Order: sequence, then C-alpha cells, then structure tokens
Amino acid sequence: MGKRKNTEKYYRIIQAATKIFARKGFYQAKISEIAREAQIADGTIYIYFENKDDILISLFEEQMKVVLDNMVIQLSQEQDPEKKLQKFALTHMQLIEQNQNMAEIIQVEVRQSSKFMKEYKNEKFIQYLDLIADIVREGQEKGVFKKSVIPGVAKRAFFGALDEMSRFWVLSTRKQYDINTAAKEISQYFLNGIQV
Amino acid sequence: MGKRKNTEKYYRIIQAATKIFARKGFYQAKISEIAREAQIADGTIYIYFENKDDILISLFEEQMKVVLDNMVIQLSQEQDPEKKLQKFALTHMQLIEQNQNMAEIIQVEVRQSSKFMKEYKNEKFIQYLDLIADIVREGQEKGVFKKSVIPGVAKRAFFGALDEMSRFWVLSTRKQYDINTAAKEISQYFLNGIQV
DNA sequence: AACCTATGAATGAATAATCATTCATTATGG
DNA sequence: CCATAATGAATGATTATTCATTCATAGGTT
Repeated sequence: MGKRKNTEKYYRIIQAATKIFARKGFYQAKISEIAREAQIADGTIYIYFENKDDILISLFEEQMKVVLDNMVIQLSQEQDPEKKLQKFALTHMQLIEQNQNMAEIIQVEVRQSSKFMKEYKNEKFIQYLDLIADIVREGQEKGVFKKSVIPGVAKRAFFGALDEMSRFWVLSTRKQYDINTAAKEISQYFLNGIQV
Repeated sequence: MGKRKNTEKYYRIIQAATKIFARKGFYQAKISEIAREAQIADGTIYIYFENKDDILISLFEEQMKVVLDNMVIQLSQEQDPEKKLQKFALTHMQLIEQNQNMAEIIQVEVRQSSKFMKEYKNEKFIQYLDLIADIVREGQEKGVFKKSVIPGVAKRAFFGALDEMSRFWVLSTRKQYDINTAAKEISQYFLNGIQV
C-alpha cells in the first residue's frame, strides 16, 4: 500500500516532526509526541509514513528540495565566482536563521545518517556541497582562483566553516555576532585564501 | 557508592564502548554488546559506570584529556603563530587518522550532547577550540594576523573546516587525498585569509 | 428528498518487542 | 573466612507499530 504523500496532513506531520526532532533528537522523539503536535492520532502517522525512519528521511528530502532550489536561484543572480561564494555564505546563514529547527536536524541527525540509514544516500546534501565545488572550478577557469586548490577539499572546508559557525549561532542563546557579519567574515577568510 | 575508575576493567569498557558507539551510534548500541566486546558480564558495567550516559561522558572525558594534552605539547614546539596553526591542523588530522572510532563519536555524539545531556558542558572540547582562538590572538598581538579577525569566529571556522574534511575522510572508503595534504591545504587557505 | 451502502480516513487501546538496569547468587583472593 | 568483584537471568519500563472499530462523506436507488 503506497503511503499518501503531498497531502495537507502529510506536510502537517513533517512540520510537527521537524519541531520535535529538533527539540529532542530522533531517538528521544516519541511518535505520540509528533502525533500530539500534529493534532492527530498516533495511528494516523502510519497512514502517511512507513515508520519512524521514513519520517526523518522524508523530512530531509522535502526540506532539502526547498533549500537547494532556493540556493540555485540565489547563486544565479551573481556573475563573479567571488560574489557567488559570498552569496552562498549569506544565503546559507540566512536559511539557518529562518529555519533553526531544520538547521539543528541537518547538523545533528545528518551525521548519524551514515549509521542508522546505511542505504540512504543523502543525494540532496551532496548536491548542495557540489554547488561550492562548481563555483571553485568556475573561478579557476576564469583565472581568479588558484589552480592548486582542490575543489573537493575546498567545498568541505568552506561548508564546514559555515556549518560550525551556524551550529554555534543556533545553540547560543545570546547571539553575540550578527549572522550576516559572520557570513561575510568567513567567506572573506576563505576568498583571500584561495584567490590568485 | 562511588564507581571504580582508573582500573584495568574501567578502561577496557571504555575501549569497547568507543568501538560500539562508533559503529552503531549511542542509542543503537546495546549494553550487552559493549559487555560482550569487553568480555565481561552485562552487570559488571554497572560496577564501573552509573548508567549508559555515564559511559559516554566518561569516554569523552578520558579521550579528550589525552587529545588536549597532546595538542598542547605539539603546539608548544612551535614559535610562529602561522606555524602553530599549521601544526594544529596536522595534529588534528593525524589524531583522526589514528583514532577513527573516537573521531566518529566526537563528530556525531558531541552534537547530540547538547540535547540529550543538557547539564553536561563539554569543557574539554571548548578548551580544544580555544587553543585556536589563543593562536589567533597571539598572531594579532605579534602583528602577523589582521586585527579585524574575530577570534571567536575564526576558531569555529578553522575547526569546522578541519572537522568537515575529516568527517569525509573517515567515512570515505577509498581515501582520495592524503590526510596531511588536506591539513596543509586547509590551513593554507585559512592562513592566507587572516594574514596581514 | 429520504434512505441505504460503500469507501477509506482516522482513531487509540492493545500488542509485542526491545533493552537498560537490578539483584540474588557465585567466584575470587587476601 | 570475609570482603569485594563478577555474573547473567529476570524485571520492568518504554514505545513503535498494529488493527478492530468508528465515523464522515459520497454515490446510487427509488
């Protein structure tokens, strides 16, 4: 029996699960809590999802779809590889700011995915990282970034820097730095580092 | 009743737990598995540890103690702030290489700890990060790093870059880049970015 | 319209499985 | 012998999942 996706209730459960997973973490989140949050009965969740894992996977897919599309649009508005990198950092940080629950889930649970969802390849996340590698390659072709830079290392270094910073930003209660400032700062270190 | 620390069996359990937690993640790791790995009975674990959480916390403490001490020694062998940053990157990556299980636990579980062990402040980890901030400040005082750099941002950016890179390195089966190359590459981006 | 019937979404109590933890008992060694 | 360490089967709590039942709606028939 195929589960019914793309219904109002399907998205309602995803919303509720995002909130609960972010607050408690996957293993400590109870189905009954998610059901209560979504204002439905426990059993109803199993009309829309196979099991608890399926909720988390679906949640990723749905949210990353939006994130990825948004990023592609933002990047397309810039010409310079330098500007694109800055735009990536800014957009990423703004995304975190606007959707902290999702940010926490990506940061915490995405790391576990290699364990509890052995077979699940997080395609969308890989694509997201590859946007950075593409910008680096483009910059190298245009002669503005060093040829010696390895795109596969650079994408991880850049993303890692943003991610660690945003994790701190999400977790800290009193926000010491403006998130935009942090984004500019980080992309600036990085740009200086890889520019010709 | 105080649990017996610093005995041969205590460390044997820590070793076993490191292996199992890395393989399965905290919640999916069973006490009975850890006991089997350590070649003791299930109940024996409770002579040495309060509960499952206590195993994870003790494991952090013990391992971070070693990691931190080692890093401090390595850094003390360098004079230049620039050299110190490179040394940090190299030492960190070598640590990952030599202790992949511990690396996975730090990367995955350290993120969760903010949720599932609210009261546990990961002091040692904070100290580790602060080693980077100290180097940055030192470099600023000596006039080799830009005064505009915010140490609190820089430490996270640098650590995040290393961490993301090492996560990839640990998870990938065929190691494309030498870990030392990656360390040099990343510290080089970063150095260029913050130098005067 | 009034009545009947079919459909399948929704419910939530019951089930079943999982495991952390305990503790009565046994072994060890000083 | 006594004290301490170790054992591992039993316990009990927790929760994901199931499923018999309810309920609301739509369609068909007269």
